[in-house]
Amino acid sequence: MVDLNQLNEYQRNRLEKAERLREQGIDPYPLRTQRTHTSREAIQALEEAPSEDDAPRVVVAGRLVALRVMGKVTFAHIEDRDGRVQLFFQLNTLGEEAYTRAKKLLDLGDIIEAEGHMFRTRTGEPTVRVEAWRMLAKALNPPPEKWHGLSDVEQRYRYRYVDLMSNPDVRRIFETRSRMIRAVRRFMDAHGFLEVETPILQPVYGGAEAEPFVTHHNWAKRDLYLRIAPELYLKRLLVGGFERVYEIGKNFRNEGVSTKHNPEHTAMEAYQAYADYNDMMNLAEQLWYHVALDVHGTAQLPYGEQTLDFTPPWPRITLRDAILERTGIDIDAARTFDALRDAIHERGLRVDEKPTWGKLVDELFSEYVEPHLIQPTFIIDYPREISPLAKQKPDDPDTVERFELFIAGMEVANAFSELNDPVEQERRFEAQQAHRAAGDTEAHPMDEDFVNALMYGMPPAGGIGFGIDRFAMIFTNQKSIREVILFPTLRERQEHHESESEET
RNA sequence: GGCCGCGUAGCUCAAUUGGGAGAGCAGCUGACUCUUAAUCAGCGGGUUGGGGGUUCGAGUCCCUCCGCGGUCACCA
Repeated sequence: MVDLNQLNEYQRNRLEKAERLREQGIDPYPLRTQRTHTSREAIQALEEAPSEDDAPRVVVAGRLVALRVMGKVTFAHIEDRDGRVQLFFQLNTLGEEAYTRAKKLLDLGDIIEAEGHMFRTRTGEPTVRVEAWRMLAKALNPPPEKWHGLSDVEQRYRYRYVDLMSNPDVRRIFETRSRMIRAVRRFMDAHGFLEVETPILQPVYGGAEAEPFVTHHNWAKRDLYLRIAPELYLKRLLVGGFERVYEIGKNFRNEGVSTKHNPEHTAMEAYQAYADYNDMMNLAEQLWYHVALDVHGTAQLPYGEQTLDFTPPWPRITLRDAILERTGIDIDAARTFDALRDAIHERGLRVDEKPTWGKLVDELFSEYVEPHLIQPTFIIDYPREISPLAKQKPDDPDTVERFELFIAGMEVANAFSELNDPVEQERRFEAQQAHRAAGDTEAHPMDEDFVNALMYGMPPAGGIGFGIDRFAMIFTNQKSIREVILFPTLRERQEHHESESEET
């Protein structure tokens, strides 16, 4: 509800102008327009015209982004999806009424339509000589400053629509993100993968280590979880007989925010029957190599000070070797929690205390190896106890066939040879329950139905999940995940009057 | 959640050791028939994020709350 008393000077002025249009019998928000050309098409039509005398007649529409009133002639620019085109309003051409209406009632930010023949101004700029114009949507809020745009980061995220209208670079980021996702789909479709959709509302969450959001289903009178991963449903589809499936969608993890984390993030997960984690590495290399070529026309992408090279093959280093190289600690020679902790202390390394050997390995890796993994690198073979859904290596049951992909110091994919032994899977779930009982709130819950599915037989398979937002960061050279999410999670802004003395 | 920083007009930003809240853009009025960050003349516009305190006096110092950014913890 618009409270007329709360409007500021700008809003009152503009509302007043809308009312004056109505008084003249003109709807400031008409139902439709008959645009014939975008800005680029209008300019192109002029360039293709055999002579100025044959200049095309066009109807263009867009947001008024520049306005220069010079007495009996007025220049303006409108912006549409293709760019900008100049409009030329002239008293002699438009007549007193239409010209004055433009001069008095147009404001920056208004959406308008203009009709006329194209011509070139004295400076050679292709321009619409306006013979008729119409308001399509009167803007009541003024746009940001014309030269600097909107730069306050909070306002850019909170009022993304203003950010998008005033900062073309921001629009370009999201166009690139969209092209990237389309390229991913093309690649997967071309390789025989079926795109599917699985539940976001889940009675039992799983497929990752994270705390879920809880919601409530009134009809069923029960709580449901927002998924933290689609993994267990996608593997049920392998049981059902689909051999190659993938899903692109949101996961929800009840965590804090950072430059690399948003509580809802977009993932792409893919599962391939009769494949293993080596096939998934090949898939990852080919996928992103082709997406890079598709989106940017090159496999070399600038990222900060670095240039990331997506040309396959990418290095494949065992977790053990990676840690050994960076810290001098051989985790194979320190297979117990105490032995590993002692080795860490001996070398004077600083890592946070963790409850188990596996978590300690993970911590050691995150602290000393991960930040150095700039070029695309596969880290392979992880501890079984932190990988409850991956299959053991035949010669080493404490290690599983799992890899994570790192680019620019970020984890961007997680994959394994999928565990398909129902009895072993149940044991892994039970071990997770022990972790949960010991206070690990991110331990994987028991999923009896998933075990039941495996009991029908799931083909040996490779599976992989990609962090799409992080790839979007890489593809658009952004340091914060919020720059590649249209509406990142923010706190709700409180009205000051309400909660003055309630805070304690 | 911890630590550091920031919050001033619609937007972009100033304001000396604590001393009369300012500029540009935008807006309003007027001039101007080829401008393009148009130009020129004049005018208006503020809960300095909210609340409290110290002081003769607070945008500035202190406390507290809110929001945002960075960083740490966790993760794709």
